[in-house]
Amino acid sequence: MSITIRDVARRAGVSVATVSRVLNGSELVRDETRRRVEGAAAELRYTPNGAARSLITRRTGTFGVVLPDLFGEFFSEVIRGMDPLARGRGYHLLLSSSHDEQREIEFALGAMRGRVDGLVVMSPNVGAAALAPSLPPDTPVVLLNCDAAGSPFSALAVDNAGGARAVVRHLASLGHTRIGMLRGGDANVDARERQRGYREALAEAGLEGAGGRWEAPGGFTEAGGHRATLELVRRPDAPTALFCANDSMAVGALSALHELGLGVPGDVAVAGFDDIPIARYLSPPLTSVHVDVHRLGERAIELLCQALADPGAPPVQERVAADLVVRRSCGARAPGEA
Amino acid sequence: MSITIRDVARRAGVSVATVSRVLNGSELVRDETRRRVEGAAAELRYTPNGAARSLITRRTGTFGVVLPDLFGEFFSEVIRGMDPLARGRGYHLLLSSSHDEQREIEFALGAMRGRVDGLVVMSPNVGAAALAPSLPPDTPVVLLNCDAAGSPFSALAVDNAGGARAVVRHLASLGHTRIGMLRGGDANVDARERQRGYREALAEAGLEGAGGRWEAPGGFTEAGGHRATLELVRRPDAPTALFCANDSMAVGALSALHELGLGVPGDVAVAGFDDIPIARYLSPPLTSVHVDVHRLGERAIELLCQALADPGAPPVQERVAADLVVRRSCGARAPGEA
DNA sequence: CGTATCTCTGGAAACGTTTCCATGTAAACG
DNA sequence: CGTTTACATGGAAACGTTTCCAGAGATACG
Repeated sequence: MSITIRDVARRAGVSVATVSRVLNGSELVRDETRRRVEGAAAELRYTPNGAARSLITRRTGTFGVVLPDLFGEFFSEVIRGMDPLARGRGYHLLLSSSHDEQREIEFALGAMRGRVDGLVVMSPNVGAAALAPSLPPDTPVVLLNCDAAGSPFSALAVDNAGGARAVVRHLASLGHTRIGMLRGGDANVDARERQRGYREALAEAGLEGAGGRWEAPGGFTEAGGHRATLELVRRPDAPTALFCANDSMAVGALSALHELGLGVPGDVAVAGFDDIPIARYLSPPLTSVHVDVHRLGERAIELLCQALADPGAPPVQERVAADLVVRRSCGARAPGEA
Repeated sequence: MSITIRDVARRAGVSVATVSRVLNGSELVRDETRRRVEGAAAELRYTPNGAARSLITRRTGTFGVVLPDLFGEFFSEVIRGMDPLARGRGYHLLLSSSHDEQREIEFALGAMRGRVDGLVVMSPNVGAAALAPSLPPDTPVVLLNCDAAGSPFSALAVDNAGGARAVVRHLASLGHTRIGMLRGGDANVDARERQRGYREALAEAGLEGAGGRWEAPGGFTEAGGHRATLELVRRPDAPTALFCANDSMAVGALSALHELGLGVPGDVAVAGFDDIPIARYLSPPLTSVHVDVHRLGERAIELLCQALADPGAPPVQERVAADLVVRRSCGARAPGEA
């Protein structure tokens, strides 16, 4: 049926051991023999059988990637960060997406057991403690945007609280005293951290609202942001600035304010989070927090490779920066503008 | 080291053959034996070795997915369509992204050889004819948004030309006679097809421009759309309507028109393509063409499974619908509006 | 009771590699 | 020239499954 190493060996007039050595770049092969084997392999269009190879080497050449249902560009960006790096180091990516609940993640992890050399799991809704029993004990794992406090796993997280604080400080510095927030879902650790940063910055600036007075849930979607904005802005004590926990909700907010005839930033200042590509093209261009999601993905693969190279190394827990990008939607002059 | 089927067999007091039968749900096992084996497997936390299994069954349980550098939500949507369906049928997704050039695709395909039971390849830039030599002969393949004319492969494509025609007809019906287009890149088959539909509809309506008079390249990006819009609108014979070959460019166009103080749709009508989630929240809400990308992904997996079930079946070539969604950016009243 | 049939189980070959060990040859050395 | 050393190669075991084939009981039948 298919062509095996034995066919190549016969054709080249050598043993299978020699063919294997050539294929794996061993030094112990005479140049002339090497050429003969390479020629035979090419002529027969031989491809090594990965399963047989994995069976004996105990390496699969594959990293598992388990992701939640992601909004906007986040999904593609994180993969774009991981994929080239993994490929460069000889690894493929086995992907399983749309896992938000614990049961789904457990199932996905179970299905990947024994099929991967390492695991990247993004789990903003389910913490490391709950996940731990279903994580394989002998395989390196990197947790992404996951509540990993005190867990023995490597973890990478966006500095959500820091980014949120920067936004609120910026709004406060422009003179706003009633700063509202469009929250994400409670289960989501990104949402909780952004909320925490918001409240911390309010308290730090001595402003009201640290108790949640001007918060409204928007579920990270455009429609939710639209709804939450209407709710906040119609109140008698309406905030004069809105911090949206992601840009999708900010888009909904801009749309709602526009419908109400309220000017941005004249009547209400708006800021988002994530800095999606269109943020700079909205009217007005949206102040946001830029997150290097691409780097997040890259770093996850780097950590996995490190753990594989040195299995004894202790787990690494790192933050990825989240930087304020000032544009016109808050009323401050954007840098570089006349 | 790790636990094998032999350990389970010993523990349950049966042979490895019986354990294998239990694991694969064979009927030929006594209930009591089955329970004993299942118990032993659970106690030992046994996971079958996928490599050994693949080696003998000649199935990997994996579909390869090769994707180009995708814009916006397209990437995540197509995967969201494929992933649950594949998983439901017992398959994993092995992903390789960011392949636009022929060499990159060939490399990715080579690396997947022998590791997958089926292949989904999205290749808007490289046609099936050029791809054919590097596609494995014995593995089912589904081509996505690829120039597959006359090729022996199954292929799925968005009805780009049909969607573009619908947009132009709509603009013409509103009285526009100078309709411009923001094109994508020439190499991209989606871009070419949308351009074809645009020109066909112009000719059909007896309007000028079918020769390319009002076309400008925008590269499918916000920045490109911004630039191309400035270029077209500043001409003495500026068009009164702009068909943007995707929504990202439409966002750039709206931004450019806003900067110039031109009203949409009052001074210039704008329409996009793709109907990304934020399209309805732009100001004004953007007329676009909705493409069921999710369905595209689902259908690809369905075709792969069909081909696997009946290897003799002839290839299938299908179009996925692209439907006009009227919103306010063209001046027509959106359906459902007062 | 002997034979045929059916159900369940075990032994062992096979899948296609990698790698350890042994072997053969040629070169280097005294 | 005999011995050691280095290098290149081959033979064969091992990896953990699945599955074919055969055999052992048990049941049904005449």
